[in-house]
Amino acid sequence: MEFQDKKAIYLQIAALICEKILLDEYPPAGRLISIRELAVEVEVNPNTIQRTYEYLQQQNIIFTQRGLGYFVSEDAKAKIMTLRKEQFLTTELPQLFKNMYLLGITITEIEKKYQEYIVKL
Amino acid sequence: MEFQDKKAIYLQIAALICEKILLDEYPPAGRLISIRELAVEVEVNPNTIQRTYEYLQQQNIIFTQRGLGYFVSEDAKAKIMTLRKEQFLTTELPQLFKNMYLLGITITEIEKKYQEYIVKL
Amino acid sequence: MEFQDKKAIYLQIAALICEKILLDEYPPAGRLISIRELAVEVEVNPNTIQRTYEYLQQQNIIFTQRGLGYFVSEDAKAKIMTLRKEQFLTTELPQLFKNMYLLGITITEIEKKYQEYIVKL
Amino acid sequence: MEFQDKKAIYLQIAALICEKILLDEYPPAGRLISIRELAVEVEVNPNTIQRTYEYLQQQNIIFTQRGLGYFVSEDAKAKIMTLRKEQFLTTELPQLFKNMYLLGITITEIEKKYQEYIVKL
DNA sequence: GTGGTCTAGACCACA
DNA sequence: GTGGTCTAGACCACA
Repeated sequence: MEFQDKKAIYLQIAALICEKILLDEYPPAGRLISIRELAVEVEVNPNTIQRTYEYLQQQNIIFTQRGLGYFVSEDAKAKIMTLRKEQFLTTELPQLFKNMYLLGITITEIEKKYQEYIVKL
Repeated sequence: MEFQDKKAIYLQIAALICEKILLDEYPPAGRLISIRELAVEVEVNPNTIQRTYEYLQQQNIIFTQRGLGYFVSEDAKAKIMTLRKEQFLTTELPQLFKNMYLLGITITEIEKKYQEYIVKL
Repeated sequence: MEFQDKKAIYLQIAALICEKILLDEYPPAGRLISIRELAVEVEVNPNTIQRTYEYLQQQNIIFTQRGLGYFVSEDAKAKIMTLRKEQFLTTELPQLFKNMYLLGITITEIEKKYQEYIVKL
Repeated sequence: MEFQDKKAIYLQIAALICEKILLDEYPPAGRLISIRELAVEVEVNPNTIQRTYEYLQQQNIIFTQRGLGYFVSEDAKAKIMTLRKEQFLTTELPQLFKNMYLLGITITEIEKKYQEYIVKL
């Protein structure tokens, strides 16, 4: 798998997992693929996956069971949405507005592009 | 001056300068404050400012004249807007749409917040 | 290692690396020796090597992979040759011709010397 | 007047003067335009011209007469040609050959371009 | 281990 | 005065 250069790989992988949880691909209480398997799959050092799982666990999005592996928390979706919404409101939105203002982009243009985006899904 | 922890200081300073250029506070062909002076002003090491200026020069936003200092390029605003627009279209907008979709935020809500944002300016 | 005084050391090292790439000593996708190791080898400060690598990366001749090191780009040779050719045509050749004219040197003399140069390789 | 960024301005001006001497525009024993006048003409700080004249004087290409100004030496042309030839043979030519070799440029191509160059003069 | 950033301080050429 | 380069050394995130 290809990763961006600018963001830490372990965080990029964490984001991918969160997205799958939000899209119900990983159901609550479901078991996550093992660190080694995932490491092979995305072609990354197992240490990096270890770090991803640790990071998600720290946020109570996933949890460990000794000898069994990592599992999705019951309230994982809620947790992720809360975190994302906060991130969205405090940093992304202000940044968006500043750029719209400076670059002279109207809300109508954004809406149009959004319709196109929705259709493609 | 206080800086965020996540982004390199030299890049944060570069962003500040770009914003001032966009807002016409630094006119084309205008001389930038010297490396040493700016270093004192924002309380960082001169090397850090040096790096900021080098970075902006590399993007043809500013240029140097031997022994005289750094100056704003004639087409600095255009350069910055082009770079920003590209960044906006390729990374911010897709990210925005993904979040709107996953978090269930409507364009109407965005618009409302934008009106509030505009009023405050 | 000994360096000339007139050109910045970090640029001299960059030129050396480019030459090795052109001569296939550093194959595409090959890993470059680490900053610290090269610093020891050529007896300069690691910061200077850092600068060399940054400079080459900025020209897309090499690229970085987090935590792993620097690698030669796939099209590194093409990139270097393009840059050199441009430099050659716009500055070296006119300079050569001006000198031939002013110093009264003929193309035949140049050719003779070139033959000698080729033989020595 | 416009100057390149990479080479010191005082040296660029020195080169221009040498060229004029070689082309007999400044005859031996002829008086050079005064520092202040030349400074105005090429839009440069008088200190810079001062440095140019000092540099040329140091190489016995020009000389001063108190209260009268700077004058072209009798053997200025010979001096310049000797210096240039040395520079040409020791640094330019090897550089040229290296580039011809690495970029795959033949002596025939050089010759062709030289004919074009000569015609334009 | 790897690179990235920053400070502190020095010396230089140049205008 | 101006910027450009370099050393020395530190701390950090990351794989």
